[in-house]
Amino acid sequence: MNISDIREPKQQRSIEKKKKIVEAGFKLFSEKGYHNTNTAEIAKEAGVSTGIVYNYFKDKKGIFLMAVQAYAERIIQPVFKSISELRSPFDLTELLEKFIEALIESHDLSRTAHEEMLAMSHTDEDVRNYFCYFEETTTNTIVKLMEQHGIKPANAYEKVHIAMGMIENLCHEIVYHKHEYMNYEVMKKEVVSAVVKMVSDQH
Amino acid sequence: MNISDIREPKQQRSIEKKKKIVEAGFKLFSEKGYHNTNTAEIAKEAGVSTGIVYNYFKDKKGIFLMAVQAYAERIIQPVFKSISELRSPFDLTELLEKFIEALIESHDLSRTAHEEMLAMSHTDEDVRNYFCYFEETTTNTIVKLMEQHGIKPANAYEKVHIAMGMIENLCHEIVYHKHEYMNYEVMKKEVVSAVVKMVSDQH
Amino acid sequence: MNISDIREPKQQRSIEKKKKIVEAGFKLFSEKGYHNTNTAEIAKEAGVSTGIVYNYFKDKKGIFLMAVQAYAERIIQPVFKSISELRSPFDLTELLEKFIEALIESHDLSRTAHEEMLAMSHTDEDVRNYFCYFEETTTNTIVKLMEQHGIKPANAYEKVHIAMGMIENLCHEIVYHKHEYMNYEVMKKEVVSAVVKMVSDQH
Amino acid sequence: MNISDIREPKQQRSIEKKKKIVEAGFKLFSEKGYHNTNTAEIAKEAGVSTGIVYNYFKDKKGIFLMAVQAYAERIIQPVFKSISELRSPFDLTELLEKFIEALIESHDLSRTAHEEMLAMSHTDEDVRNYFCYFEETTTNTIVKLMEQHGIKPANAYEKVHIAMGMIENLCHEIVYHKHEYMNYEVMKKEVVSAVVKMVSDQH
DNA sequence: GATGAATGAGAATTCATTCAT
DNA sequence: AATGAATGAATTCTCATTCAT
Repeated sequence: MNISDIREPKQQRSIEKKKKIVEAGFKLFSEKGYHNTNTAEIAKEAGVSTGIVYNYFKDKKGIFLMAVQAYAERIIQPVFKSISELRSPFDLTELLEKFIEALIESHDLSRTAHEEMLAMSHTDEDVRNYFCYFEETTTNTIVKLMEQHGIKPANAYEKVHIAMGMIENLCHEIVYHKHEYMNYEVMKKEVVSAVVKMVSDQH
Repeated sequence: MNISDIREPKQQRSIEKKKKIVEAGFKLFSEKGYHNTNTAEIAKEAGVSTGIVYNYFKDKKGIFLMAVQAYAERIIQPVFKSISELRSPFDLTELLEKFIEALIESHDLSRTAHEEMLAMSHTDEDVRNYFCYFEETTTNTIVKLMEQHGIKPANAYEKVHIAMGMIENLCHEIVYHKHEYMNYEVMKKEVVSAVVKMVSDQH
Repeated sequence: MNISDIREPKQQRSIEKKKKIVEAGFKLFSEKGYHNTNTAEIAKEAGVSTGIVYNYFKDKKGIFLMAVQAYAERIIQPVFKSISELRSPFDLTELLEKFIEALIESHDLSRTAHEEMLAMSHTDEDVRNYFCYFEETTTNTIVKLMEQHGIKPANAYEKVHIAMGMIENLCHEIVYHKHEYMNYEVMKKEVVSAVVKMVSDQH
Repeated sequence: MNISDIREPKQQRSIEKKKKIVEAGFKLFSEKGYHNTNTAEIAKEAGVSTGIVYNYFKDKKGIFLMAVQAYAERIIQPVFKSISELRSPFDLTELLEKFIEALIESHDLSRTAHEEMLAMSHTDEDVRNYFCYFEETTTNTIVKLMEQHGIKPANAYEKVHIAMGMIENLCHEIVYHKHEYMNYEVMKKEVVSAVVKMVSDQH
């Protein structure tokens, strides 16, 4: 299945109904997980009949995919916005710290949802493809924003990708893992420091 | 459920039967995923009856948990072994490169299995706990091995944890993602370089 | 349901719309079978809305019934026409052979449609009734045409009915069954011969 | 699907359970038709759980196929038996008349079942294949029995096949159609006469 | 007359787990 | 300890028909 297969309703009312279904799906997937949520429940939560769901979505996973998109965009938009509003010169360390704070907050808002999406990204091709696409877009955007502020490291794409992975890991660690012996403030400092070094390195 | 709930058979024949079930489960989970494998299939693959499975395991997930453990140990033992055989002084960069090569190979051998486990680690508490425990053990072991070779950075646990995350991300990226615009050799070099810098940094 | 329940539109535009629906239905039933065709598809194929279908037809089966009628008439009209154009004296054997050829061709044109209709004639009373009615009409017409050419066997109705059944079976056999050990040329000859004998027999 | 795919239970209890399911299916298909009978009902009627049905049958159609076989054999065995008990010389006309009587009786016993099967034979490949196979077997058996009594017409297979078709049509006509203007006694006589002529004809 | 979104009952099938043997 | 037949709840998706617009 391709994301573009999902029908795009043209009428305003339909658009809203579709949105309602996605929201209902997101809510339930977040609360109980994908496999423990059935379409009837989603329909009920959305206040529609079970049948109509399949007018808007190819199948249950279609709802999930839309929810993933909506979620990902909701998370990333503020980040982009705040970066694009930066005025040079700025302190990279400080920026990264703010960035991490923002991400942690987002994760905190919908832990289970995020976990479910990651889980699905490991087993479902469509979800994996979307995540892939999302990572690429994000990486590209960040590299461009960096250029605009005069930060042009060698191997920019690779470095940004690595840095994003580190930050994602860190947030994940802080929000979920609770390795008790780990000092999260220290970790954050180390991550920021490593990222700054990597990005600053012109080889 | 707790891992210790799983009954430990004392008889030799029983131990082997249990092992067979775990192996069968691992094979099928790897090939088809957790949700697409049913207990009857596992029993058949293991050459036992469906009923007996529940003498050895509390439920289907119990088999999965044991399979995860077996898998994780199979992956990590060679790594530990090779590190412990190191003779000082050694080249950290080279070591990390070998380490990464070995991990990529392991991932390659059982991609689906690994993916399934990660997926489950996001949704199932028992699996998450095991991963957590595994990470702690690994981190501790590595920190100790490092000390034995005279590498004693500040914030050792945090640094090792971050480094492990970076390496895991890298391997994952290389084995599965195939972001086409990414140069994996460059990425590898950057990761190794960042890790070396981080670990070498005495603050 | 009775065929006469189906509303007869008086307006020209309506008549054409109804015809279009029947044609769309016939096409799809032929291609995919009655049970695998849904009314939405029929409406779409006909270029009308799903709702309007129920202005013209009591239900889905109503469309099927009309399609059956249209089909039956399309098949039988050429046969009647060619018979009525006969000039006495004519060779009965030759006539039957031509007749059979024509029927085989018709069957070939819409195998699935024909099969679907037969299938429905076995389980649906309305369809059965229509087939019954159609058989009676055909029998009557043929008996009359025979009389006009001086062929007046005893038990004419029964004989014609039996002969029609034989010919129908033959065509069916040739078009669908493919019993491999059967020589269809021989079969055709035997059927013609049996029919000729039966009809010629004045008792 | 192939008939041989259906699992053959080895245990006596299993065989009986399978038989029960087939009988329940046959009963319900007969009463309400294939499409109006669901597996839950069949299971209930058979006194088993819905799940177990799928231990014995690949799917719902599997039950139907078994029922068709059981039915066909139940119908044809007495016919074969009575023919094989014949002592030459015998009166062909009389034999055919008895044969027809017997068939009509069989049809009468399970009209709906028979109709359902015919209907399915038109739309389902597996059912069609079974009918095809059944017809071949029957034709072969009859040709052989005829030979044993010294009846060896030219084109025996074709003639027998045609005759069987005529008789089947006749029975069908008598049992279901009720074309009111048709005299069934006359029809029967005509069919018997036509068959006798065809079979007696040595060309 | 016309639209097409909406309904919601319905149905086949699966499968973790149990239990009589 | 071992078997594997049996359970039956649970779930996704379909579709003839209706009805608000």
